[in-house]
Parts: sequence; structure tokens; C-alpha cells
Amino acid sequence: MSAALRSNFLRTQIQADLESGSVSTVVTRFPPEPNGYLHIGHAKSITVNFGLADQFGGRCHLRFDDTNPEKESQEFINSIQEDVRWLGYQWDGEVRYASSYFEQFFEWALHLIDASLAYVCDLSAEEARSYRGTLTEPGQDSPYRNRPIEVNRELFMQMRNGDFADGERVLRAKIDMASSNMNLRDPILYRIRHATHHQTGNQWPIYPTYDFAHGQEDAIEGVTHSICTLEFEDHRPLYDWFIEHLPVPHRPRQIEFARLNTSYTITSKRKLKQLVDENIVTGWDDPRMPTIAGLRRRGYPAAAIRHFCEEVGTSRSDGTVDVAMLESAVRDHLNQHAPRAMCVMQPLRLTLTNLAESLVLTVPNHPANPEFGSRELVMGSELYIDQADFREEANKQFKRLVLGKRVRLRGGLVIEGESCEKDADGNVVHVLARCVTSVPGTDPEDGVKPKGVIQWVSADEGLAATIRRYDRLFAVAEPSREEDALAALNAQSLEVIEGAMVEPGLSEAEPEQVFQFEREGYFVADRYDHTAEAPVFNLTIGLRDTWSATHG
RNA sequence: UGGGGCGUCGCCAAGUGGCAAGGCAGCGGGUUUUGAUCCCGCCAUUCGGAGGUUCGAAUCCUCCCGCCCCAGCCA
Repeated sequence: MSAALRSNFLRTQIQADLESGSVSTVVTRFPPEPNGYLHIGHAKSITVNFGLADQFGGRCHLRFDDTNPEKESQEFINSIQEDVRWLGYQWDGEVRYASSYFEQFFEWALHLIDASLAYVCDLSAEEARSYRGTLTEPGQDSPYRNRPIEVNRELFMQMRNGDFADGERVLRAKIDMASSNMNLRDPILYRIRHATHHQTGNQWPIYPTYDFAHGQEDAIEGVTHSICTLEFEDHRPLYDWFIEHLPVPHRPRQIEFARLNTSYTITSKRKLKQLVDENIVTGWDDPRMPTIAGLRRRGYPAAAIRHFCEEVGTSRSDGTVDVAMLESAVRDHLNQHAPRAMCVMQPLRLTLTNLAESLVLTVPNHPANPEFGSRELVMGSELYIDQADFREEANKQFKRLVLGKRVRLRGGLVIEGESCEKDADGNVVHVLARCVTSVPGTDPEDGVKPKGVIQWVSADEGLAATIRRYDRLFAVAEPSREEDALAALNAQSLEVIEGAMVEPGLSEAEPEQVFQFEREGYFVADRYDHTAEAPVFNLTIGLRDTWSATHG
């Protein structure tokens, strides 16, 4: 990661910190709460945090911000680790957990109580809300605000001992109920939750809030740059307040950047969960999901996702990136890395009337890179071509097979349409054509060149395959702005094609291997459902198509 | 109408007083055994608006406009 990277305010700031000597080794962290699967927005945060550490020779921690056990689970902890690794990153040292610092947080809470900077408040949630005031009106001090230190200590110890019910009391910082920054109106440090925690079990009946935990986690770990999203900007004064008033071993600094929004997608964990729960998709890793697991199953290469995140840039201005940019990064990577193969989506029987005996063709696996090698394909007289590639008659725009016209079978001979047979409904079910060349790769001797090139599969050796053609999950550019995002779903986001035919070599495709099916797009062997006996390919992304858009 | 942010091409985004990078999208043209790729060219006299400072401003100052975030015992 030494190539010229575009400058952004984070890199500029860190460079300045390094040069001024205020920071010697850059330490960042990716701090997900294990309450859902990671999505494309997290991928951005991951590339920012790991990328910065990488660029400046520092380190990046993976730390689970597990302060709210009721919403978290081991399943998410596992999936998050897998996703980070799959994206190509390795965190420094062991996985870290906010929960492993709970005892320290508790001591620091006591420290604030002793300094008269925190107190136990008995107000109910509703009462606390009314005491908090509004955006334009100051709040009022809690009647419990001035309890003696010893009383606060005793009460807080009782909270820890589990003497109170959920919600009965909280520990709050004593800051300023009239602050124009709502976060400073005596924020809550601890709440009572008699819940089993996935890491600490039943050790704790009280849990620290995000605000009381995050900065201190950073301080404990020696994080130098605590990078988060814009909505936490208002929390920074509080973040700093804790760091100033607590005997922490290190002084981290919070810097905010604009989260990534991508058109035609949603990244709200709540809504993504709804898609899963209501079976609108098959799971968190459905290929249409914007989750890392979903993109992976869709065939999006990790390198393409990383490249996309870099191309998008990092700034402080809110915006929505056109998903076409992500798709472009995927195509760009796959064009270079995916071997070519042939697949006929809607098979149409084709008979070569004058082919005496089968030919064994040697076809390159990549048009521009010889290192991909080649494969042998048998071209007999019985083949399948795509229904869309044949018409009885057509204008000159149509560069495929037409009766009396010529087309080249990819990697093989040039043929000329002779006749066709139809079923009772008038559908063409069989095309007859004659070869007008006998040597693969040559042009017809009469000088009449083929109009184009089409893909084909041997009728004898071809393999039946299931093709799942995916499209955008949403029909509108900004579903998150819809009153009801689910009403904006794209009804055609999945089309399953059962009778497709692929070339025989694809029986050896490994799950997750991506191919370019020529003239169609990039397809990945499904991570879970693909087998040699019953091949299943997911459409990763179609080839760029500037023709059908303008020619219907 | 309290506080905090943000406004540079259709979408992202560099630029931090010296005369508007790049990517995506789009539009022309060329090459091509993928209507793909690749290649070439075009695409902001202008930086939300109006004033001001300066020899000179997207960059500094003033006012105005627009958008986003904050009133969880979520993160």
C-alpha cells in the first residue's frame, strides 16, 4: 500500500501528528458491536482503519464494543471476524472486547463518584426524559444530583451487587443540565441489566454505556486515532471529558468521517434484519444483501471492494455514492482475473449439417492474458446456442445468427443459417446451419465475413446448470429515504434459470470461483449450493452493455 | 426557532491565497473471434449565493441560503 494514495483529511492529519511528534506509532481500531452482520458501510470503516494503520506502519485492533448484551451474540462475533479476514485484513494481536475492561470501567466510575463528578440517579426513564429538556430548552437538575459521595458509592455498589431491578437506577456523570449539547446533560454511565453477557456470563448486572466505554477502551489500548462516523461528533466533548477526568494511561483522539452510503441499498441493521426475518431474502448472506457475506456470495472480490472504498475517498460531507461505482470496481477486477467460459442461458438446438466429424478446439481462457492458458472444447454437429442469438430474419444491426447470414461460433467455425423448425406455438426449436469454414480461427474463403460471434455449448458434453440472475434489491436510488423501504423492493431482483447449459469443464469449478460467461457477465459458483453434479452459478455482475440500452 | 457539521461537474472527490486533479456515469471515434475489454477525444472561465480583503480567492472576512446530525437507561 505504498502507491500514491489520494490525500484526505485523515491521512493529512495523521501525517501532521507524526511529524509534530505528538504521535509516534499510529494505532487505530475497528470497533463493531456484535449485533448484526457487517455490511458495505462497515467495509468502508474497515478499509479506513486498517488502511491507515497499514499506510503509516502502525497497527489496527479488532475490538468488539460489547456493552449491550441483550442485542449481541457469539454468532455475530464469529461472522464479523470471518468478514474482516475475508476482506484481507489481520488485526493486531488477539481480538479485543470492551467487556474485558469492565472491571477497570467500574473502578473509573468510582473515581468519578469520589470526585463528585458522578451520581446515582433514581429517576425513571420517562422522568429523566422530561428533566433532560429539549433542543431549545435547558434541562433541570435531577433531585438526586447532590447525593453525598458515600451514598453514591453505596448505591453504586448495590447496583453492582444486583440489588436493584432493571431500570431502577442509573449512574450519571455530573456535567451540565443546561448544556446546549444534549450529550453533556448528565449522561448515563451505567444502567442496570440483569442479562447474560456472551463474554462475561452473569458476572455483571450493570453495563456501561457507549459513551462511558468507548474512549476508555481506546485509552487502555493506546489507540491514537479513534475514527468514527459523523453522528458521534456531538459526543466528542463527552469523550474528551472522560479522558480528562479519569486517570487513563493514554490520551486518544476521536476524529469523525462521513459514513458510506450507496445508492439502491440500505445499511440499516434493523431493516436488513427485517429482510432476513420476513424471508424476503434467504439470509444475511443472500447474494442481494449489501452485507460482506452477501457480496462475497455474490462473487464480489474482496480486492474490488477494497479498491472501491479507496476510490470513493474519505471526507466529512454526507453523500450517496452511485452503486455503479462499486459495480465498475467489480467488473474491472473480474475482467482481469476471471477465466472465460461459455454458458447458454436459454438453449436452442443447433445442427451443423455439413460437419463431417467433431473438432477439438483449443480455446484461450483469457483474451488478453496467456497465463490463463487454454482449454479444449469438442465441437460436434449437435450444439446449443442461445435463443436470443437467433432470428429468422433481422436488420443489419443484429450481429448474431440469421437465416442466410453468418456468425462465428466462439473459438470455432463460421456458420451460415440454413433453416429452422418450429413447435406448434411457432417457437423456433431447432436451427440448421452449415459450416462455411473448416479450420477454426479462419475467415471464409469467399470473403464474406461473419457478422459477429456467439457462444455455444456441445449438446453431447454440455452440463445442465442452474443460473441465478441477481439484480438490485431495490428499485429506487435511495430506499432509506422511502417511507417504507420494503415497498420499494425490486420485484425482479432474482431470476432463476434451471435449464442453462454450460461447457463441461465447469464441473470442476470450485465454490466461490468466478468465471466470465462470454457475452453474458461474471458468474460465481455458489459458495454453498454448487456441486459438480448440479452446478449452480450466481450472476455477480453483467458485462457492461452499451448496446441493448440504446437498441432495446 | 439551542448546539454541532457539511455545501467544488449528474454521483463521489483532490485542492488549504497563485490562476479547478482523478474516478464513476455520459457523449463521440478507433481496435476487436466477447455488442466486453482496450485505445483516443469531449465533459466545471468555475467552486451554494451576495458582498468585502488582495496584484491575485474554491481557498481569508461578513451576511444569507440549503442539507445532515443531536432530546435511547442503542451504538
